[in-house]
Amino acid sequence: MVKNVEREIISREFPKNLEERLEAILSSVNTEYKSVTLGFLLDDSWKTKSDIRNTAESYVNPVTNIIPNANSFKAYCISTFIPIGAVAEERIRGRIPVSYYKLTEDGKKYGKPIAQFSLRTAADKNLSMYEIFGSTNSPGKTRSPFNIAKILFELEKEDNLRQVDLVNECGLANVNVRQHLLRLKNIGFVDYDSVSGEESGWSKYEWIKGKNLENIKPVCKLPTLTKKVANKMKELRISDCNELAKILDYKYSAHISKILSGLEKQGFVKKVKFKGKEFKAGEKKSEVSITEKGRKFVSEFLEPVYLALEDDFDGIYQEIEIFDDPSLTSYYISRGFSLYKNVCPGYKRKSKEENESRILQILKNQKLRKKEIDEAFGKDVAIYLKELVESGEIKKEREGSAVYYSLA
DNA sequence: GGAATAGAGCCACTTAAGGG
DNA sequence: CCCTTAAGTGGCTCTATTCC
Repeated sequence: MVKNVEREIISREFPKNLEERLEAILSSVNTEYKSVTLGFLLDDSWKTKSDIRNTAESYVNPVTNIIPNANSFKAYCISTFIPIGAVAEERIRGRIPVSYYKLTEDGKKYGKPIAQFSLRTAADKNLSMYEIFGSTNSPGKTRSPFNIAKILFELEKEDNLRQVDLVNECGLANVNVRQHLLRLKNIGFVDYDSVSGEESGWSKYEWIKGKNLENIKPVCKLPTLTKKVANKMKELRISDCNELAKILDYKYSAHISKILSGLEKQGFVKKVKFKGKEFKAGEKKSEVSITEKGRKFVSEFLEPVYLALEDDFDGIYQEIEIFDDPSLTSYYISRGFSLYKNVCPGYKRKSKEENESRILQILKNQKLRKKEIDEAFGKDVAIYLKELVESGEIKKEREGSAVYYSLA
């Protein structure tokens, strides 16, 4: 660092590579606050964090809209826009050093129009980009928004993929692919089904053609039930113990499960894995397809954005053209603020004490698994559980693969 | 009042382990 | 092999505090 410099400009290069550009830009529009900042609040003039916030106030009513703290605007610039080369910073040293921000040339060419486009897309679909792309906070090599885009592009190319196909194509860990698929399923962008490790009934059996019912030996000393099960299997061709128990009005599906496995040993049926669907035995344990809604998002948002990131992009795609109607600007900023406000983790954030006492309340009179507590709580509670266990307020016990938590 | 800094919450990635 | 669950880790982004 050079001392006694009064004025210092900090700016980086916008990525050259298209994929890197997509990653950069999606991380800049994954929340409406960022899109508003990049698309409408920043421009050619140097602005302090408070200037940026004041610009927001000039567009929308601060009473009916929650406008972020000025520090948040600074954080967007420092953590997101400057690293990707969309914004430059000017630092003036003095008794109080002050930072100013403005768009770079690439920020104007790519960042601003795409941010505006994102905001309009979110408003038109009535869906915050945050619900689609998730957060950029992650300790790993890749970040959620770009990973989501990769998954959607793959699904758009080919139908009926397995989870592991996406793992291979996108270069992500299977747990991450699964996590993203669950989110995408939640907002209706994909159909996703997979075996459940614990849920019964996903292990199915198929009747092997041409077998003679006469030759069946009773399983578990239950000749009548064995016959009934075999007959039903021949009729249904594919079924499982729970379904058969229901149809045969028999109370114990576990008995039927034993019979099915006995019939398998005798060569009358074979296992077909996967819930409710007919697949080749042992091959398929999950199935993912993009829905119409997801496909529309790809063609109406991701593809235009990708094309607009080309070097020679000249604005031929109408939807990405900058617009400067002040009343529309106010409308989209206001819509963006309210869309994100509802899903933003920051505004829903509670103190640790509050969170911990709520968990203790949930665990009153019952022992639950972490995922059940997550569900009751509405978010990941791992960190609180760990601390509550350490402080001795709750205890955990393992039963097979499940871990149960209860009051100590 | 308005700037920077410190602290904390929460999320997604990584790692580990288990089951059919 | 393919998938699920749990636990550990690190970073973004918000709020609270401090400083002039």
